Amino acid sequence: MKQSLLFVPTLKEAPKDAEVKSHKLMARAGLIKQTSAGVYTYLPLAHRVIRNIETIIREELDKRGCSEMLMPALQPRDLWDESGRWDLYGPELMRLKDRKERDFCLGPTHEEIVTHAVRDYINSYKKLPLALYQIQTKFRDEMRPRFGLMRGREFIMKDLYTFHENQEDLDRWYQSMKEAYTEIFRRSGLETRIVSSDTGQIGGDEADEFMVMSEVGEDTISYCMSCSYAANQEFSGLSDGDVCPKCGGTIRTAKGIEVGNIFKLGTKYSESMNALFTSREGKREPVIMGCYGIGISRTLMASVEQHSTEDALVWPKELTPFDLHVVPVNYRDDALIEKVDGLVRSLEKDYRVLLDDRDERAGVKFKDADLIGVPYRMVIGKDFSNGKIEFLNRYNDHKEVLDLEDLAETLKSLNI
RNA sequence: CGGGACGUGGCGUAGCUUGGUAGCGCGUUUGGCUGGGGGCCAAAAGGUCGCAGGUUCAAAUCCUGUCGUCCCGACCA
Repeated sequence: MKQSLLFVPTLKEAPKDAEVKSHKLMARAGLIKQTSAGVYTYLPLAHRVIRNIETIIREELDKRGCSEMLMPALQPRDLWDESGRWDLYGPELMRLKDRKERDFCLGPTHEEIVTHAVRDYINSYKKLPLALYQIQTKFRDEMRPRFGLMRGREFIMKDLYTFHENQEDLDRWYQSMKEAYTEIFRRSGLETRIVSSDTGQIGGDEADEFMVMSEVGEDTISYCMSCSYAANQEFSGLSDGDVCPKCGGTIRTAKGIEVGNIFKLGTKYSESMNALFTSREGKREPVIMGCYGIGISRTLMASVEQHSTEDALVWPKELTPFDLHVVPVNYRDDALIEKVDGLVRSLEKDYRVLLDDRDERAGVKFKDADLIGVPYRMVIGKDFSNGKIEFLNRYNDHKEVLDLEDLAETLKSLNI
């Protein structure tokens, strides 16, 4: 891919609205462009990363028996009246009317819709379990959007809903999804911590959150220094120095960004919305539900926060928009261009390659490359005529001059 | 929603106190020089100073209102 065609509007200075590191960097690296408070355009580089996150999610969920579908963002009031949430949700719910003055909202979550979608079908235990998910834009009219993609009014989310005939089956799936999430975040290169949480407004009886530890996080986590105990402070009430309820160790607190959560919903929606099935005993019972979310745009932001400095970024292997960044210091004379293009073509057979084909000075290209954060940079300079290129590994900051003949071998050994 | 701050070419900003031709850096265009860490010289384009009203001979500047954006707090599957 030629950089000149990709639309990567890098900036020397961050817009003054950007306050936290990841937000500044995302704006400077040409990843996002703010449209209004808490609403962003994801530019091509960010979009590529988002697609990579989505791919990981799809693989891990599909592998465990979940099915992807797509539900409407535009949701009629009737369903929200059924669950009772039209009145309960408050101003965070984006409400609107159609031309016939009928009430709608833009979905902040999809319990109502998914329950409506399956309730006629799930009439027997034989149809259970079922696990349905979607990746979609969600809307919440937040009182205060914050820190770029951290808390938006419009954001990309994966939401999954499971349906079960009994508690044991829900427990089994909950555990399986917990493992899926652990794997999803591991593959995304994010260090997360699982913390117990309150089940909040949505109702239910057990919940865990996946937290990326970070200074800019909005949640405070209480965790034990001696055992694995960790809980959202909102829920645990434990503060710095308190005694761990599990092992008696010392509690510490830290800030975290919630990138995912899993909930045992129970029968809150199936009861109110009449999603009943006939059990093995021949009784009509409300189906037992679980719901599981991942904030995809927030995960993107958390990744940048975790993998960046003030003016450079290094994408984790599975998220990176490209594998190799080829940076010819000189991309002017025809013979050279042809040679570089040939190299890129051969590399593109095995790798996703970004070629900085712009007629810019070396310094400009290098600064942009640092911002863009492709893990491996190949500089094509004076020694190219002697069959040599400079290879930078951003993961360990190791720079070396390579013979072109050794390039394939080197790349192979990096396991890109 | 309470508190605070800020709206001036694409980005960052000066000017506002004390009203009088809107300036600078970066970016953009053209030409030349350059060519391994955001270059240099020259020329040029680009701005309803958020919007509305008011005061005044005259408003980016003063007054009123309004909209927007950010930060702190409260809030949050």
